Amino acid sequence: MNSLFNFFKGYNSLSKEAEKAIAEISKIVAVKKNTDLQPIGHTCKTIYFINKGVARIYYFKDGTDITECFAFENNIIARVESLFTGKPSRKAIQILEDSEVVAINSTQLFKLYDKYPEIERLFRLIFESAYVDTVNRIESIQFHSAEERYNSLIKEEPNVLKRVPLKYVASYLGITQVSLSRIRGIK
Amino acid sequence: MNSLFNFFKGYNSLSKEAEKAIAEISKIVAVKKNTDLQPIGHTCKTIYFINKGVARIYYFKDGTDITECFAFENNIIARVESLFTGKPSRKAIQILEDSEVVAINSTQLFKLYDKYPEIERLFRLIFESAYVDTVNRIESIQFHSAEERYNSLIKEEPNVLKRVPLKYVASYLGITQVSLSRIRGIK
DNA sequence: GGAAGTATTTAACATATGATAAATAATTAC
DNA sequence: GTAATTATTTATCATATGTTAAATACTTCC
Repeated sequence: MNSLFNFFKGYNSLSKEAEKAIAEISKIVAVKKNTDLQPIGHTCKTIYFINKGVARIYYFKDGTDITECFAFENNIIARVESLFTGKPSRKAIQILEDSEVVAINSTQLFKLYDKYPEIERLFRLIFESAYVDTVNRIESIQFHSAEERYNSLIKEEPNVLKRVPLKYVASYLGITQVSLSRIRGIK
Repeated sequence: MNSLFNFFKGYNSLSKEAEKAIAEISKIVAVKKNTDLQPIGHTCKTIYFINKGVARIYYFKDGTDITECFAFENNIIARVESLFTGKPSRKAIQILEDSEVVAINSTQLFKLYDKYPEIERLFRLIFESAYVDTVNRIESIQFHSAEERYNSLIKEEPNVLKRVPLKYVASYLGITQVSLSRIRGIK
């Protein structure tokens, strides 16, 4: 859990007591490549932290597999559109390499918010930051060409291409795999 | 301020004391059409609530004016990528009709979070909800055609077209004004 | 280590949206 | 109320990305 608590420190330092409370509702899980951590249709009740490995959120749009986002080591991944609404998610979380993740029970976490305002603040800050990333991503999708988006991805996350099949990268960039292949061919 | 406190009730009911604390750091402002509430380059230190009127967030991308979002009556508008990072915003908030807004000083608001966890929770819930909207908007931009996006906009926000110049709607939809005009012409 | 299954690339053609320019329509200001 | 400005539409042409299909390349598994 150490890397999880280190990750937290970047947002809000917790008291030992609060850390203990979070540890009690979390567990470390080893997950095999290509397994779904949480399936489509399931109401999200877990926030995951990636200790080792890669995960993605995906869903089906008209029968084709769409990747919403990736998460690598030392990052959190959750289907917020379900987590924050209590509605079943149309999305799934899939593990892309043999991985080790920390699973935090969100139902119990939200209960801790009453007793530990510092925990509520921590997750407020984490999700505010994720919200900002999402706002910035809209701009990237809407006003950059596929090629520009590909170039900034390899610049900002060069590991993605090494660790994730290109077909998943393509839908993350909002294009078909064929288009991605063409863009890569140009260089 | 009544409509503001009613808006809050949809997220987290506040004690009278907390309401009073928020009232003390807020003021009602009348704003004329086409004025910038906050200019580009300014670090966002105000959260606005629209009592009456319409506002938009916009920025310039390669010299062209891009609308990021609109806000109508009984909604909040803020440049979160500045509010939550403390960095100057590349975006501005503009009023599109003679309007009345409530301006909440965010520096003072964030200070209230320590004394009133209920206020911190309120804004956590407000922004979690806005975050979910943003995640859903990505899907809409990425995997629906311009025509589909236009149709769902007139379905979900029919007022937009009546109250907002089409050129602003076009960039909000991620297309040029000419394309929007063509799409409207088809029907 | 070869067969079967997956992933990636390449090619040819189709189409939605962009860019530019010009025509109308609506608004604003004196 | 007319002129000036601004917003919207229409038309033409250019281009990025989509679609389909087939060819390679790479993995996985018995």
